[in-house]
Amino acid sequence: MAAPRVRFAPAPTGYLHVGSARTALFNWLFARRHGGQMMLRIEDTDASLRTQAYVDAIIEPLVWLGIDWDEGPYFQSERAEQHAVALEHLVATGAAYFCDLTGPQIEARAAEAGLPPGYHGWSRDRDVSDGAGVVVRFRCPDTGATTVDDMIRGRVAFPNSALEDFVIRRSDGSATFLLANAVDDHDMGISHVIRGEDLLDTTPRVQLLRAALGYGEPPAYAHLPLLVNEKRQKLSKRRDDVALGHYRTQGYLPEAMTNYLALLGWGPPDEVEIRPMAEIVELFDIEAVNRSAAFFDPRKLDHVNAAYIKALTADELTERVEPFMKEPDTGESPSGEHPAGGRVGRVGRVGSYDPEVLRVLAPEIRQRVTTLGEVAGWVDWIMADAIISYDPKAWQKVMVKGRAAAEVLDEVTARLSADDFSSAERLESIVMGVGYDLSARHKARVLSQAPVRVALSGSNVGLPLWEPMRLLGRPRTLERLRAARARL
RNA sequence: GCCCCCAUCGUCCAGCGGCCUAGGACGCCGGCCUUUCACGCCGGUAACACGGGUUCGAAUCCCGUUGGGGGUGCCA
Repeated sequence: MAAPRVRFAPAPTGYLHVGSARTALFNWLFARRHGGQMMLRIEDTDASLRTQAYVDAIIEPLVWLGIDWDEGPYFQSERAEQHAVALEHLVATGAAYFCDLTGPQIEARAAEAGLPPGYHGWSRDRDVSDGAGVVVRFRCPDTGATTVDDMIRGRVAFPNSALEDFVIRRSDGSATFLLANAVDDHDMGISHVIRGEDLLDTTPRVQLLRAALGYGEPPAYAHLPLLVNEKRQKLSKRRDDVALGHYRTQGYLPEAMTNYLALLGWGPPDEVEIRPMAEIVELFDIEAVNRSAAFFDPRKLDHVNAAYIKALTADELTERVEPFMKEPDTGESPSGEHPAGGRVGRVGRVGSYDPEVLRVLAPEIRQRVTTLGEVAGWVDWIMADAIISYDPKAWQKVMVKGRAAAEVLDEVTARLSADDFSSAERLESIVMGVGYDLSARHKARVLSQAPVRVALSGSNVGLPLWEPMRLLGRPRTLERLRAARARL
């Protein structure tokens, strides 16, 4: 196919929605797949939405996701002149007309006429002239049908009789979305319109407008299935966790997010789901996109994100996790929640951040976390100057109910005092040796690792102990062992 | 109310008339590994909404029913 020209045209609402991100991604995939161009157009017909902060709220997440564009951002608000020209033409040719009726007046007329509520072309022949409070409405055909050819849904026919004479210019003179859309897509040479299915019903109206404007063949359309919540309703800001930024803050990787998003409504023919975007671009086929709505499943996103984290090298993990280690406490519960609870999370609050600890422990950490935000909870105790707190449940289970905890701590402390802590393997054999020796003495299994772990980290679950112990060093290790012993 | 879309495991995706006693992934369950937690590996659970057609043959095509969703604004 000839190089397509597509556009991502979000309304500035203060943040980027995961559904919008998916739309942007599919436009991008289509453009990249076919060697076309992608434009970014901010649909800010409503002047109140036209602030730098709102624009940044769209651009920043796109950049984060790695979705780039070839032209723009354009602003619908800067195209008022072109919209006015189109408006003039439509009125001059009789395709549109002025209307001065208010909402209540329209309702009253419908009620009076015994018709269902709605605009029934009341001002078509009233010969209203332009002025304050006057809008322009498009005269829709009363008969026939308008058909939309959709790459995903095939041909869809809309009876014109179901169309109201819709407003194309507000009383303040600005063009509405329908008109601006028709004009801008035409002027920008858009060849393919890829957007959410919620916009399918607007398409016949835009096509009617295009025809009245003499624009010729409409672009090809592809209406993507909606992203829905667990109740299968369109994702909404109020009910659902849809702000892309929220996922970013928790430590989801952009490449994991785009990979997951690409899987909603589409799947690679070979069924390999987790793969580099370059491969997805190669395999992507807009006509193979599903027709039915897809549930945005946070658990599957977790799986994909975890898979990407596992694939990170030690250096990569260390680098990428850094912002999540030192971020100040927001007052919310720490995103670095430790699985066993009782953990603090952000290292910045308990000690000093040490990238070397991360680099060494990365292979063990990356197989245990779902998000980057969780990393701190696994290593904070190693970077802490003093032990933070003991998880009460862990203490009870290991130190109180566990067999011979006091003896273990005493014996381990004694044997470790002479060690120089240079070898994780030796630390392991010393601690484990205590367990075996005490097991023989008690003629029952004595676990030595658990009490040591609780004494050092405050928790009974965590990374394999030996390397962290080495990193913790002798003074802090012995100090914590004695502190725990004293607490028994 | 009217218009439009949709309908395969709980979820996402595969299937585009015979290869389907329906495949992969997430989740869940069980096992192996293991002196923590995980990872990994092995196994299991689970679906073609319903009713009519068309056809030698239908998850796949057609019609209807039901169900779900979207739209119906001087929002986009």
